[in-house]
Amino acid sequence: MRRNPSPAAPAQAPRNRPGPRGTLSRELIVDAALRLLDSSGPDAMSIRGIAAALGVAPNALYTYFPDKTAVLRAVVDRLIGERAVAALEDAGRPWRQRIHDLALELRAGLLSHPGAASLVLGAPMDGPQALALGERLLAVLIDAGLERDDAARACYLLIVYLLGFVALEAAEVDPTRPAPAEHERVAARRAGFDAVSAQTYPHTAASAAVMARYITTEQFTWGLDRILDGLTGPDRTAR
Amino acid sequence: MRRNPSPAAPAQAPRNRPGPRGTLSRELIVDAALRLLDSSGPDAMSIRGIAAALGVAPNALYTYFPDKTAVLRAVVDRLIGERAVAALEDAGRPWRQRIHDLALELRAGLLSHPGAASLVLGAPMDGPQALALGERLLAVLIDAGLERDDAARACYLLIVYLLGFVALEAAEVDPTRPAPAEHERVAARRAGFDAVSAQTYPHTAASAAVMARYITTEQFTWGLDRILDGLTGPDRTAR
DNA sequence: ACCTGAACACCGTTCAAGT
DNA sequence: ACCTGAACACCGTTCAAGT
Repeated sequence: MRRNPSPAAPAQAPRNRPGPRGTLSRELIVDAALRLLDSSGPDAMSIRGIAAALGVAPNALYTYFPDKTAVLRAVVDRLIGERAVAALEDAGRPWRQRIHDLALELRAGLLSHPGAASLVLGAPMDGPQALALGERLLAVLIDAGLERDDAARACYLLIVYLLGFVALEAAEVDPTRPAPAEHERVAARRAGFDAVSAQTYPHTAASAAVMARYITTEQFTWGLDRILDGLTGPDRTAR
Repeated sequence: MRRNPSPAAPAQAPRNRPGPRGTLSRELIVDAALRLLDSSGPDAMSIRGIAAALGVAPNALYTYFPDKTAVLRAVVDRLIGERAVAALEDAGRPWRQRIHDLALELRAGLLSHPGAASLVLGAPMDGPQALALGERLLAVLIDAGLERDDAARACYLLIVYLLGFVALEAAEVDPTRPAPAEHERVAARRAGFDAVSAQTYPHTAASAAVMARYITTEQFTWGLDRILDGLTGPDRTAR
């Protein structure tokens, strides 16, 4: 432990975060958790591990979070807000494209932390970043001409699809090691589907080539387009 | 180290099992895990907990499963196969209705084990029951007139939606206690959305009533119908 | 092959205490 | 209010050994 540089006396600002030994904050804790997640996988994101990374006793975290699930939920909310929201801002472009951009950006952001993808569906989407995402997506859908109630329902439909897709996709990668290229993951899946019995699962065997490509951008956007078609009818605004 | 003397009574008599001391099997282990899950939540589904419930040493399970994640994956596959598949069999009915039945049945089955819902998206859908489900869903979609490749893509789209929806829905219930009625869960959500600031989230605040109902059968089937519309055009095949 | 006892290297959380 | 040391009640997994 080094000596305290004693920052210029706050004197009047008690609303800041000047704890007696203000070395910690919710932000710092989430930062450390995320670093641990990326370097060593979700199991490393333990209270004790985070505390050790911060050079602090494990129970110090309980000043900022009531329990471990609260830490995890803060990590998830950070992940949701990390990208994605900016993609919706460019209001000059067609709404379909804005939703595509959002979806692709959010997927890329979540897949860059594959260890956390299963956490995203494990807690309600009620963090501040999740709310902000919903708000903006809702605005785009209303822009697109949907009635308010339908827009709200469509918003959830899209979120469920997007997060569900990413969770299932991320379940296939080892969060501990650098992500393999798409074609490698597809090849691994292909080998798996080629091994299923054509007798007991004839349709599955016949579609092995397509199923191997379930975890691709192609499948992701195909599904997204079918959903958008279902919401507004086949694409009449572009293409 | 002291331990709690638990009066757990291992009451089972599978005498017909092969093996020198055939008191155990993969099936029995999954059974015990599921009982523990329902009675005490996902955290109770530990190797040591399952072993104790079976009246066996913890490491005995490693004869049947290589590690804990393998046990969890077997539990998930059991859950997927537990219901759902029968619903697709009645080939006399319109395909839309058969898919509806499947979806509702699968959702009901998974929600009856809320503690496991987040596990379902956490591992690839490659168990035998998952394969069987995919095979039959694929058959229905081909029946519906979709071309083979589109049917395979649609199959995944539907699975992702269905599992994603259930996972997010189940994240809102405490797996330890009996599930509250739908209107109670909606009321709790309603209170949450009423608390969001109408200044910072105007659309969200305006749609609070709809968003409170995200976790209902109504929203689930609405989303399902929009997806089916996107796959085949608005319902013209209801015959 | 199947199962046990013992041990290793961890967990989350609580409590009392110090500042 | 913020943080620590120590402890409690757990974990998953491995190893050597017994049957």
